[in-house]
Amino acid sequence: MTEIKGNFRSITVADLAFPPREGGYAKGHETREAILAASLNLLVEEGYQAMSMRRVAAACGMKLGNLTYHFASREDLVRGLLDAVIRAYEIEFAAIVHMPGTPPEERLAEICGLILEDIRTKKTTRVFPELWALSNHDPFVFERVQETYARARAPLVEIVGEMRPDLSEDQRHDLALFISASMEGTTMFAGYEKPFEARMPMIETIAIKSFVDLVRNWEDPEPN
Amino acid sequence: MTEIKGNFRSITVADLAFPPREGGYAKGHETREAILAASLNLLVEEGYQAMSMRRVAAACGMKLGNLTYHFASREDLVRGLLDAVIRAYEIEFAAIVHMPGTPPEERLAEICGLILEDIRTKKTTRVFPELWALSNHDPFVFERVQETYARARAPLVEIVGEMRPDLSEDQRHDLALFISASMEGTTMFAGYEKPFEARMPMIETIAIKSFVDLVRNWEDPEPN
DNA sequence: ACAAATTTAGGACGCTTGACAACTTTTATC
DNA sequence: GATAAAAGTTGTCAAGCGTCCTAAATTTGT
Repeated sequence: MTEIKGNFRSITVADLAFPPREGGYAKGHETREAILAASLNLLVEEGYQAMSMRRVAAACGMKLGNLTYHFASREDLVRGLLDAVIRAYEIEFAAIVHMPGTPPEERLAEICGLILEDIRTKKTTRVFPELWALSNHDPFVFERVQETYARARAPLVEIVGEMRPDLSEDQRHDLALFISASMEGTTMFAGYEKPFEARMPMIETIAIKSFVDLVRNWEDPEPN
Repeated sequence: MTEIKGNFRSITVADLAFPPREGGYAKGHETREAILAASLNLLVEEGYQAMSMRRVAAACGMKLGNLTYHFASREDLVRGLLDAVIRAYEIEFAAIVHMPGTPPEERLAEICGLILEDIRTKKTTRVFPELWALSNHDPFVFERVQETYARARAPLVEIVGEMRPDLSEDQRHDLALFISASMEGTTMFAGYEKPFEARMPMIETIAIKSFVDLVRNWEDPEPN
């Protein structure tokens, strides 16, 4: 596994979403993240097939050999990319979790709103379907993606717990699981379904209200 | 566009989900659907890259030349596969729509329950991430996928309308859109996230209750 | 029995791929 | 300014790809 080292500046969502490209990157110490940005761009724009070593190298304005110098294999590149994307989102989520002492209901709404709006408007969203498809066949990608979602879910579980201390751990998890899955589907559709995109602001409102109400009122159904 | 013709038996979800394979398919008149089943299998199991003309032919126990006899190009194969998958799901959905005159709330719950459980338990679910990834780069796939979802959403819009005749057409659409997106995310997660799978029955209960409550109580927020 | 549809068995074309080896240039450090 | 490490260049390799082709054998419908 190629380690990201030295004074490598960790890639932000913005970097990944709108990579600089004009006239080739390269040079100096940021080559690595330039490669990752170019890879992501190719992956999102033209799919995994297009993310070949040669095309990535070309997109960076460098030679193939130099790319293999930084990433020995294509798999290495995928792993590096995954790490970068995950790191970017973790920064995103970390910023969301730590919010001043507003009531949990508001924070739930805030978090969901941020995730829905923030992620939707970033190009990086589109990387997830690709990652899902990849994860279907690559255990490494599978585990990393799963891990990412679990981590993204943690603050949700926490807030649900604050709102409903009467619920069991399992119940909180179930609610958070449903909410995150629901958000995932929503942002997913937003990127792919044209009619959805236009109505997104209202859908977001619906989603958030639905989530808050759900957590507020949830009771396990009586066994019949 | 290669037309599916003659006494070609339309592929069912079951066929696609559990294709026969022992000792190669071939023979007789069902070659075409055998090819499609093998293609789907490769697509789902190993990804789009693996769905090469040569591997599909090999998986069917036939020669490359014979495959190109039925599907002149790889694109033809993709289109044929897309048609088959969509047709299978339309049969599925059609069966769901036609239900006796129970109250709309029950029918909403019923439909959502069917979609969530029925589709989740089928292997074909896993084809959708692949299709999404493909649709990102192929306009043909994109339009077909979008069309399919729109069609699947229609009965939902209808039922929402029955439950809430006071809502505008737009409002009904928004609610149905959110519900279907939410379900998509849920079934999606179910296929990919291990912790999700085990808790799926409860998540389904949560989802359905959440959807019914949402439609029952939704009011547009006042403009502030 | 006959014609059409299907299948086999090959091969060939031009192209892209991931991987790698040998080489040169740049860069940092003493 | 020497020197070693890092970065970048160039060319090659076998393998796989989609597409196209021919010629013969087989199955199928009628």
